[in-house]
Amino acid sequence: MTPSSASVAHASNNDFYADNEKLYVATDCIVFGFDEGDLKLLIFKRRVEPDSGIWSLIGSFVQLDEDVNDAARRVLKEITGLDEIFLEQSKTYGKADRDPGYRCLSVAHYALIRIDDYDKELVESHGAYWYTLKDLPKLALDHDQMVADALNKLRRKARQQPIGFELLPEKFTIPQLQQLYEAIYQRELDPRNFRKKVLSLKVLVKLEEKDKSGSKRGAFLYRFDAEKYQELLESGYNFEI
Amino acid sequence: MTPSSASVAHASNNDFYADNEKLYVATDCIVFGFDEGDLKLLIFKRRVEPDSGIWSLIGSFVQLDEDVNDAARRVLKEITGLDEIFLEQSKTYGKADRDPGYRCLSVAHYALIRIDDYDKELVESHGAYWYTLKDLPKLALDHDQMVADALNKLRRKARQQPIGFELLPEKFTIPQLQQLYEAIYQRELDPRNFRKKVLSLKVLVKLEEKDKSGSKRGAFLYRFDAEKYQELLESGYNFEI
DNA sequence: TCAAAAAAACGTATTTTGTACGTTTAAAAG
DNA sequence: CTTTTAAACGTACAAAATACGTTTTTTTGA
Repeated sequence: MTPSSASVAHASNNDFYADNEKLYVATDCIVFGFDEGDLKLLIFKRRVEPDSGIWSLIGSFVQLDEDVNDAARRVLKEITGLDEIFLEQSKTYGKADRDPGYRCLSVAHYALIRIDDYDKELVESHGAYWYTLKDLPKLALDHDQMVADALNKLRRKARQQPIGFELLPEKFTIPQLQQLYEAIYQRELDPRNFRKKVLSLKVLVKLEEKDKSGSKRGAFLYRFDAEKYQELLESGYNFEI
Repeated sequence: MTPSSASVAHASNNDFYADNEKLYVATDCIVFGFDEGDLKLLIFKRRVEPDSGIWSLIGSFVQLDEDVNDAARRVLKEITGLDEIFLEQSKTYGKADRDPGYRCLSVAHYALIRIDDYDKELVESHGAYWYTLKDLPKLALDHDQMVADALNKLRRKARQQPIGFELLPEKFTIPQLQQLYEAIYQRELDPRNFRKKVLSLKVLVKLEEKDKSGSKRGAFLYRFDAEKYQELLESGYNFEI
């Protein structure tokens, strides 16, 4: 029986790929974090030959009995220890010559994690580090392109959904939120207009506490109200930040 | 040598997938067209066993020496005879059990074609037909989901780029263009505001001819000025329809 | 032949949203 | 106890989206 999706008559038996030929499928994860006012990326330096010393994204082969997005979740769990995080497919990279070793295509995913949540020791034990986006080193293969594409996705996504909260701790101040959006959009925003805009969305809950780390005066902490967000979404509300 | 993208230590030799196991990669194309005021989809009825009689998207396996997007172009060329058309990656479908026959993942692409351009005989010879989106039959496997996802992509894309012109003939009237956008967005638009908006983009060239097919009075034909569009794009102009 | 009908084409008013920027307030630091 | 800094609040103007009126062109059929 032929895979039903292959409609154009090519494979009529299960030897479409000859016995000695293989097409590998991997997944690579573009892991974004936010710290000290900067967007960061979790990348990883190979410690063993071949390619020892080359920076690349974290990734893995997709196993034969494994959903592709599960493979991405597995990688993230293995490296960061984190389970339930924002993870979304970005794009598939399928050039025949993208990997000099094998024919291998990669389904890229991007993830957003709260940088204070992850398991530091686990990350370090895998040779992974957080790099500020601006001074990212050259990465292996087409991983630079993957980062650029994922960043674009993140920007578009951030404009339509209050996705940024995935990158901040539970409690955050409005100036912190603004810093994050400035880092994502790579441009400065007017603090007065930003506050007005973000409060008008009505998905922030003001807390009694203040955070004094950012300024003398301190700023009130807020939290994101996911329930209210859901409610408003369902009633057709439009979120643009 | 290990594929460099597989960073998480799994495959250390080229037998990560056992000799008797294979992971197939296919591509499926969601082909949109526009005719008689409706968005249409090119789908195809298998004529041979197995799955004879089941409707599905057009697709093919990705060959071992072939870029994934080239595979999609090849499929389109084979079925429609068309070469240089709008084609973009949509999403990759990678559930382990999505195809009951094999482990096979599919990189979906969506395409926009001018419905009067394609090669009718070639299409029919492959058992493919144009279906109005609204009364699409149930499709094979996860192809229904593919269509839904691609339609969403198309909607987003159409809002940010004057992509709709890909679906119309060279010459078209403003009411026709409006019909197209109404079909894409699935909602009615005010004809006066639509005209104002679309003309304000300054990428339409008014011709001397009129098209009388749509109304008694007839409407002036326009064409899309791709050069001017490029110019404006490069000078940072913002297109939203 | 000419009035009614229909849709194209043009125009105006109102509302909403975005942008620019002034003022007040709270707390720390000299 | 004044100065400094950033948070928090507010106002004015510009641009964009929306709602809807009017004129024009042509066909249809009374």
